[in-house]
Amino acid sequence: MTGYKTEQKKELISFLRKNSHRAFTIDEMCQAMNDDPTLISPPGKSTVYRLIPKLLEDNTIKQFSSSTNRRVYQIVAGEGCSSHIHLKCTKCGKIIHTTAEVTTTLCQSIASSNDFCINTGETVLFGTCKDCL
Amino acid sequence: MTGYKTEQKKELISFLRKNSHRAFTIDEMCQAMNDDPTLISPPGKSTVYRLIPKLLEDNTIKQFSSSTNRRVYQIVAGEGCSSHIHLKCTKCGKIIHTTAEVTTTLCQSIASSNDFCINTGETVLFGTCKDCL
DNA sequence: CTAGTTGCAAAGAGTTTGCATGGCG
DNA sequence: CGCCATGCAAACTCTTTGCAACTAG
Repeated sequence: MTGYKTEQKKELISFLRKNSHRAFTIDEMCQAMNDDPTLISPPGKSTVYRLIPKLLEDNTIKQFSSSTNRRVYQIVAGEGCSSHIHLKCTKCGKIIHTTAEVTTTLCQSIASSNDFCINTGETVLFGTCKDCL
Repeated sequence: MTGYKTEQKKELISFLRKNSHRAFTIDEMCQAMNDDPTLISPPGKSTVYRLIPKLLEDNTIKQFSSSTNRRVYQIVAGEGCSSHIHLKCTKCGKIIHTTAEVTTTLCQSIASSNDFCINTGETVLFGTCKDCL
């Protein structure tokens, strides 16, 4: 249990999934995992630094800027949902996955008016969710 | 001419406006301005670091991440255009300002399907423009 | 004179990397 | 055995801050 290869990656993703409502700096992730007694071998900081780029690349997580201009990361992938736009509530941090129909409508209307092809994987819309309104 | 108060802020904005097609790191801005013989007193790095947060706050510029995960900044405001969504082409770096109608349509369709109110000022959609397609 | 801007250099954060260790196939 | 993941600590880069000089009003 004390060091299965790739165990740390699973723990990181598991941690982010459990806390999918908010975004963390890398320091915060490491501290939180260290403070969690249920984790046998929490990943070290450099491991997290090495994992983040991979998770960003395959769109498992997204990167934002905190109010103090720190880089924070939040999980956005879960199910097998491949192509959709994310809505992020700037008040509570919740991330909503748009439905396919809306995405399609949006892409079409933007595309026709601006000759622009949206990459849904990269896109996040900021705003306020219904709970915070 | 050698140090009118607030002169450096004007030069920074002027520089970004002249190069509005691409995004720069803070270092790149400083170097480029230093290398420009037409500038009498280019701003120092710490001045730029102090100006950036203000420009971000009033939505004059937007912050992105470069492919190497460096913070880069690009001007997005120009005219008196207040509320609209930006489209950023990930190939050429061009930033397109959507028309009001599209923005309205988009906000409505997202709002009705997801109970979500989009903050147009903060939002950037990533994709590919017609020239790069 | 007062309030606000600027540059420099030092301090403080955040990020990357080399090296040694250990697991898995 | 070879390859890759990992942790530690050192190296490095990026960002913020204190201070003194200076400008506009």
